[in-house]
Amino acid sequence: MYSSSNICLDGCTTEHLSSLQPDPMLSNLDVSNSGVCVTLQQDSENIKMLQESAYYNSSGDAGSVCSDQLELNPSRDAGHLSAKRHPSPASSSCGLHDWSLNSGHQAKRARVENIIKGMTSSPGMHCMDVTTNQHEESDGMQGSEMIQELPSHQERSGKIHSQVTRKQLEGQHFRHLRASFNHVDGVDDATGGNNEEMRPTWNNSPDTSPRDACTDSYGEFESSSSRKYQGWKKVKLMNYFQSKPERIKLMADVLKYELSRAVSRSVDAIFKSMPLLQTPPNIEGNVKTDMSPQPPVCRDNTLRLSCCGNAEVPDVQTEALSLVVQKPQLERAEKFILQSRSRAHHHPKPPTPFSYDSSLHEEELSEKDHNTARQHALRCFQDGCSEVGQTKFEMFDAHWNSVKARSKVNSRSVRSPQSRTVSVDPMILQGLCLPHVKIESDSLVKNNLYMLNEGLTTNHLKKAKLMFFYTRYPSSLVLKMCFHDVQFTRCITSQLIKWFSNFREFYYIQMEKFARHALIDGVANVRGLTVGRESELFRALNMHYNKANDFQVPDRFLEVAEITLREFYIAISVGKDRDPSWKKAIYKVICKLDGDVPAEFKNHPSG
DNA sequence: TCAGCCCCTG
DNA sequence: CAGGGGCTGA
Repeated sequence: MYSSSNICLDGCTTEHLSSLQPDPMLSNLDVSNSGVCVTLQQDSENIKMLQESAYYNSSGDAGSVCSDQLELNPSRDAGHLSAKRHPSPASSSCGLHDWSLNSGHQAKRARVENIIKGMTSSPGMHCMDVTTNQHEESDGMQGSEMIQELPSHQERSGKIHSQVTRKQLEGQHFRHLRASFNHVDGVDDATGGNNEEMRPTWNNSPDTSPRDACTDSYGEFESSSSRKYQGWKKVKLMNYFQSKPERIKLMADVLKYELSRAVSRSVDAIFKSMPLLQTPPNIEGNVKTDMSPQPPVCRDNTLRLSCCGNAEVPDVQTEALSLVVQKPQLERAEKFILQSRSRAHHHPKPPTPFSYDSSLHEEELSEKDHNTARQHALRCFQDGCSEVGQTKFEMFDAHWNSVKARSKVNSRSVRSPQSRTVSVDPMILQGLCLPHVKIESDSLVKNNLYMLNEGLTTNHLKKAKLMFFYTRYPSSLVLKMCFHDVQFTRCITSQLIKWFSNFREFYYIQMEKFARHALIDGVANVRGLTVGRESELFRALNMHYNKANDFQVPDRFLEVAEITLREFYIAISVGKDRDPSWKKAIYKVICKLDGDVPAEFKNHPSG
């Protein structure tokens, strides 16, 4: 819900929040630098929203402001420069009405505006275009927030690094980033409150902040806070960044490298966490070590990261997420789990009849979005998202890979070994039928969830469809026999039953449709109604249940279809369809026509 | 009471 | 295809 603010305010300290306070100076901001200051023009509502979200977020852990959020959206609600702002509990705790501090913020803001502008004009800063759909109302404010947030760190880093020469700075970029990456977990751990002291530890160390790394380059310009030099500094800073695109590029390269490493580690961690790929005693240990950041951190991270990359993701994220009610938390958590399996067992798809044509496409799309989002996250980091460190990138990656997994509906052409040994992942179960169950981040739970994460896949669905050619009303026993590779729970059973219910629905709809067509077409005799393999009705059914047409539909099904069609025809022709429950009689007839499912369905796993 | 089913909706 | 509401029979 506050994912947007989780991103943009990530790391926004209470001090930064205080900068949201009424600031008459805002209206006097130098707007001569085209389009920079407009982001500061917010309506009071946006400000309020952001304050609130900042408040909620800051109570969790502090993160960094992501430049992603600094959308330079020039036209939003201009004319609200002097918008009134409502103090929030958080902001009040950090000197909300400290006007002198505000002046300082205003001055800093003005400086950073130019910095940001310089950065946006450099290649690879596309994240400046980030606009999240759900945050459009406040992203302008986020930009402002960004602008306000940066200077304080900038100031620190400037002081810290003012003695470092430029050459050293250049050389230290990589080291800084690396150190900060390695430091991030600790940062997350340490940030749980609103206090400045609880902020990421890079505040205390000049060498552990990516932001520092990003800002120390111009930290030398920050040695003086005197506003009379602001104009000069603005120009100089802009020139600095604009004349040093190679620095940006360097940072980008470094970050790319680090991101790759983070991804690799993430994969390793996932593998380690897979219960069946390791000896039992190691499971929990590995999980605790690699997979279970503190619950709140974990949740926040995923949220934040998804927000970071949210701009170009909505297509995926807004995709119909069936069975999941609490999208933000549950879905992501599920994805994270799914992703682990997805990665670990992402076998190349054999030309199995059980594969869906659309799967690859979806995967490619997701991959695209993923890459784009990752780039955004990367740039966000580059822009100073210091807290978006390794862990978060892992989560981010996990999130996105799990989006892929999700988009494939757990489809795996080849079932992984553990699929038979264990049951349904409670994550899936939660997705299936327990959407309101809160997911615990406890590693053991997670692990168990993972272990059980072998629910129904697209291959199961495919198999069920083929089974429909034999039985329209399979009993639970038959289902259990045919899906013996799934641990049956009430949810799984219900799911399978629901599938067959849906199959029947489609089946009967087709029957009714064709029966009515036959009547309209003037078919006088029910004997004239036949269902052959060339018939349109059969093609429609076959397309639905046997899309790949790689399954030899039994003749018996044709017979049943023909009987059904005739039943509908007769019922409609005699006007039984006026009775609301006229189909029930037909259902009763068809129900008795079920045949045995071939042994192959019972012997082979669904995958 | 609950599983199972149908129907409707998205 | 899923979710949910309503109905029904055990």
